[in-house]
Amino acid sequence: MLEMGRHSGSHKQKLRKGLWSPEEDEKLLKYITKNGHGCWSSVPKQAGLQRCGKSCRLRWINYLRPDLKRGTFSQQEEDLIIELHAVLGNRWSQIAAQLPGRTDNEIKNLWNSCIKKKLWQRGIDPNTHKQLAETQGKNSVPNDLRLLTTTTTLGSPDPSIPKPAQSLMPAMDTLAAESSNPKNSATATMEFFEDRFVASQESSSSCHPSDSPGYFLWFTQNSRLFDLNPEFNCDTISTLAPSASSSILSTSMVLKPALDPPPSSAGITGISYREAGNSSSSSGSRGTSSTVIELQSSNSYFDSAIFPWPDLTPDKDPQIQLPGQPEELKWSEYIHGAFPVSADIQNQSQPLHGDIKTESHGLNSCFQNQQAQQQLQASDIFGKDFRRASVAFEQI
DNA sequence: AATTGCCGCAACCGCAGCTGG
DNA sequence: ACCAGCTGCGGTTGCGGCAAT
Repeated sequence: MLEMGRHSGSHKQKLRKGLWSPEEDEKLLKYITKNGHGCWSSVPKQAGLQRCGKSCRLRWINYLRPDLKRGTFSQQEEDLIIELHAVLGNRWSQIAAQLPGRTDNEIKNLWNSCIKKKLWQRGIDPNTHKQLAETQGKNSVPNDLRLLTTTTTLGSPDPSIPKPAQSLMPAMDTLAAESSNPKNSATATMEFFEDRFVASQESSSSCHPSDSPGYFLWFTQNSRLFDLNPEFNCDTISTLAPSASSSILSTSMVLKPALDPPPSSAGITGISYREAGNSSSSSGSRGTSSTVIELQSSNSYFDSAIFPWPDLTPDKDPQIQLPGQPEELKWSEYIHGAFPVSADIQNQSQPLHGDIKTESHGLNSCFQNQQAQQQLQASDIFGKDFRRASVAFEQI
């Protein structure tokens, strides 16, 4: 392993390439654990590595980050990836933002190696998310709905495929159509919330996901925030957006005119919803202006601030990870012994760390004080995010 | 047992956006 | 306004493992 990998024999610039050795991993891990990464270009020098900063960054993000979840993808995760891909296309980073502990690279590989095949086997074009027959122009059923017809709410033709989480897509499809007329947007939004999300909670009178097995995945994922952060409880949510469940808050939907420029708010990932048939054109994924709906997803908040990343796999305990509970061991824990447990949410008022740059893609759960900082920043992001939603409600 | 082909994963490459000087 | 450096993203590639022959 040590010297294998592409270009491992390269001596240009005296920089190593190819696979990382355990020694290199350890150096990088130790350095970042102690110092944070700061400017990536200076990391290899300071960490004593003969790598470029880019390579170090990638290694950290894709492998060394303590919050990474290793192992195979659960069926729910796969289904979520498919659903998200139908909306987002090849924007792997945004898809990864919805899958705690997973990296964009990992998801991209999974898509290219497994999911594509599965979709083909189901008769679905993975690029368009249309039925193959439909791709040939025989049918006009909306793409996402058709995808979901085969994979989710409406039942799967393949009984071996478990019924996944309830999906946003049909509703988004409807909403997309309705929102093409700005005058309908507010109504559409509110109806969307009421029809889709409030209904999804009707199976339970409680806001706690664990009380409602029927809660769809995004809620169970993202609502952890509200369980863990006393600032954001169900009461707050219902006050701020009476007809929206917290799932909306985690991916608060804001209707915008079709030609609105993408949002530029730092820390808020804009998700543009387009016709699924267009969504897979990877080269056009940047700067697309055909946005009909934007999901103002507070991904960075959920990614960086709170989650202890309990495993999503159905065969494991789906319970929300509360502060103080032991976290699933990551491989890096084996190097350093026990890894610090997730941040103590109660300690948000503790002094903040210096100017260590936080990892935008995930949380460095080893830096508890950093986390506290992130939580505060995230609270702000959350607030901004919610304000945007509120403003949007008023404007439309 | 040896060879071949396929597959999945890890890592690299190039481009684009952002930011500060 | 321009430029350089940094970061992030998506596409692509190469290696190792494994199954099939």
